[in-house]
Amino acid sequence: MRRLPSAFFARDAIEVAPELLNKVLRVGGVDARIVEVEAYTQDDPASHSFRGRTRRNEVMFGPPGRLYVYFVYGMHYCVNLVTGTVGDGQAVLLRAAVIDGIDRRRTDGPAKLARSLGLDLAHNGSTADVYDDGVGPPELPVVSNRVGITRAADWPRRYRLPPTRKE
DNA sequence: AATCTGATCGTG
DNA sequence: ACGATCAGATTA
Repeated sequence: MRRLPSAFFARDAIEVAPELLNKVLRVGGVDARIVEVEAYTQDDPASHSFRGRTRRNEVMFGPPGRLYVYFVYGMHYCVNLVTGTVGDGQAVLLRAAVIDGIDRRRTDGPAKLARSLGLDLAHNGSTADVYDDGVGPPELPVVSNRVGITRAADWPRRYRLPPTRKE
């Protein structure tokens, strides 16, 4: 299990996002294998950073490799990994993961995943522990448009593991 | 100051 | 299809 250096995250979110597939996020001793992500860059009208730096999104503009956690819909938290260089507001939203011993249906959405990992605003801005356990990202990730947003929903910035094929 | 909207989810 | 539930953004 090699811990990813911050240099891994110091690149464009669109470059980092597909490579995060099959990486392992460790929080509080729990390992979550990332299987679906979404890239948010500053030029994206749907990104929190689109209209510049605010109190809420300032972590997105900070150093890469940290957690950006935000509160939405009055009841949910979502978790991102900050990418790019300092001053560049971007991040990769974690949409789904696989955690040993936890039902898949509890980790197959951004808010559900955050809840399963026990992440909330107290973790916003903290350093992320992400590992490469040797599996590596898929050669051909499934890239598709986004769901649950109104602005620029058709931008192909959602990345998932391809469906597993049987022999 | 008032209103709108949302990177969601569970229920109906 | 909709309500929950609230903070940030937008408009005035």
